[in-house]
Amino acid sequence: MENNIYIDTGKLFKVLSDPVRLQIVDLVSCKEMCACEILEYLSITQSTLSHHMKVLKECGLVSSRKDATWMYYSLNADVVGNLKSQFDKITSDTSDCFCYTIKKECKNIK
Amino acid sequence: MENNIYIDTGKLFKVLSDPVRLQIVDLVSCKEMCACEILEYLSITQSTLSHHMKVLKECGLVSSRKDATWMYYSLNADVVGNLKSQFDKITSDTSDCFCYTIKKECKNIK
DNA sequence: TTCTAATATTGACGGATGTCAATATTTATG
DNA sequence: CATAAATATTGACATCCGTCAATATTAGAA
Repeated sequence: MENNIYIDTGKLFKVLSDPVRLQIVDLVSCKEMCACEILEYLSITQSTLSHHMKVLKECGLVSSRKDATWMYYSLNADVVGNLKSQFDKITSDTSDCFCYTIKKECKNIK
Repeated sequence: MENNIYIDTGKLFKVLSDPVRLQIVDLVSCKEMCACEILEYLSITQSTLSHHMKVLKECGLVSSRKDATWMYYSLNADVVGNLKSQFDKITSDTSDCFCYTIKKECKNIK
């Protein structure tokens, strides 16, 4: 079953549903940033930031690079771009809309 | 404070983080659909669907129209479009990126 | 090696959320 | 009015998640 489209897209939206993580994405979208610099812009604990960065990394939205004791983070533009195009298809009202596939599959089952 | 950008966008992403709701959005993106028709494509209870439709309506992503005993749902393309443009700004690496505002505000505070 | 700064991990807590069964409400029909 | 179909609401349950304090790890500097 190709529900992966909704599951995969949903997972990324879940990650982006937290306002703090959205702000982090915003911060690292312009330039690479280390955790301690990101932390300056937020009102959270260091352990909480570390947790958010782990979540952002695990879903692929953010990459990390280690330099001495610093960990530098940057946004993965390709993953973001892919998410946008998936969402475009889901919300499309034309023939490239995913729903046509669902409806077809549903018809086959009945 | 203008964290509303992240809070508002986060709320919509939260709604879209559920795979079932993503599929519903997909279904109603092409044409208006009543709840009973939507239900045919899903593997959930009627009460669960009703709950999801309430969530989708409350955040503005979906509109409803009542006709006799049927409730017809459709996607609000403007809300979707606005969400996309907000996300574009958040993930932008150019000067229209929101993060510049945050950084400026942060500088002022220090 | 010892100290310090940066980051990660663990454990715990409270609140939010998706799901269902059961029931209520609405509206057309006989 | 009585019945049936479509939808909404309520209450309960289990799970997930963001947060913090405390601790551990890593790596350069003295």
